[in-house]
Amino acid sequence: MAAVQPRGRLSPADTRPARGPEDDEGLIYMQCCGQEDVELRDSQRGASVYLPAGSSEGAWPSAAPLTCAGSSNSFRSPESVEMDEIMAAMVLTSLSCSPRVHSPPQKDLLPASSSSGDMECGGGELSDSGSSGYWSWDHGSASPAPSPSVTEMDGSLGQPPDEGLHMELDYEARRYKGSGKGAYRCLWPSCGKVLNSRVGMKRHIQLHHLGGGSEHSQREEDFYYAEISSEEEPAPPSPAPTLSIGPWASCSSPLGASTPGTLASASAFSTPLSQSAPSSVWQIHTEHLYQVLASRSRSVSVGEQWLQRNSAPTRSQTISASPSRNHCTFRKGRGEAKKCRKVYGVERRDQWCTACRWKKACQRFPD
DNA sequence: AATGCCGGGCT
DNA sequence: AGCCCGGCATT
Repeated sequence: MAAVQPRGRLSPADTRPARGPEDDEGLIYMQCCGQEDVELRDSQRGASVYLPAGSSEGAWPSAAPLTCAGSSNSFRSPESVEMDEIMAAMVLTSLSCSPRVHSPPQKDLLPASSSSGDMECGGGELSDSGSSGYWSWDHGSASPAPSPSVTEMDGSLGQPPDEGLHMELDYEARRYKGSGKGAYRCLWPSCGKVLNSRVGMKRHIQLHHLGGGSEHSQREEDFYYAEISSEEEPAPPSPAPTLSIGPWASCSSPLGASTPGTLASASAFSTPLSQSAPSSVWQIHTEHLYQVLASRSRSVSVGEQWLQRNSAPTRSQTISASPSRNHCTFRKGRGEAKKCRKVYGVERRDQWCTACRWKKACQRFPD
């Protein structure tokens, strides 16, 4: 799958091209997305932009003023330094406004391990390291090009390009703020206990709800609590910040068949909460909600909304070319997510989600 | 064969 | 509503 995930890596070779002092005025190097050799070569300052050969048209905005300021200069005149500072500020500014937090997959950028799970809004890691721009690139194989002169931004997206990022940043900020504040609420039905320590909450869930502390529940309790902040919880129905609703949106059946499965699994098994919390919250909510919706017709459950919100654009976009499915009686194919049955095994059926136990569509690891 | 889950039945 | 399972589709 071409869901390339370029991490904004600046390899030393890229950042420090072995050039002479004439670089000062002549060349500005643009590092982005592991692009092999994106180079701004202007005989007059700031003139033309050389995009990498073979870059698909439209994938890159035409004039991308992204430069890694100071990346190529060793010796500079004071004016040059000042200029670079200005440019650095501009770069930072534009990066922080980069609309490309979620862009269509770039063409062959890095052969690097592409985990499309990172496309999910909460899943991308937010590096707070000093390397500005790391996060934004990481977030979505993004061309970091934030040019104000870009004429054709994400026209496909119906919203102003900045908006997505702002919402996302807002979300992240809230998340991290929440974690800083450290309030955790147990989501176990009819429990709702609130603790201010994550460890304590884990222990609570283990002891009270998971019945002891075997190793497996180590991960599982993540499903059963959520970070909360003093503010009220964000209203779930807000439109997906990063992901467009795929062609399936018109259908009430969650045909997304996208990768939140991997996502869910990843969040459940790879790493701690900070990543898994939001999706887990949704999952656990849907799971419990299932009991309410169980014997109704499956119209649009919260889980399905979750699914639609989180279905990875890469997949849904590639699939979108498939023949239109107007009627929703299409039976969902098997997702690639591990379901409770696989995860826990038949012998631990009591740990399955309710839906799985009832041989219904799994709510803990939705496709 | 194993898995996922729809449809439907039972309590 | 909660629970279970036959049976089918998919892998």
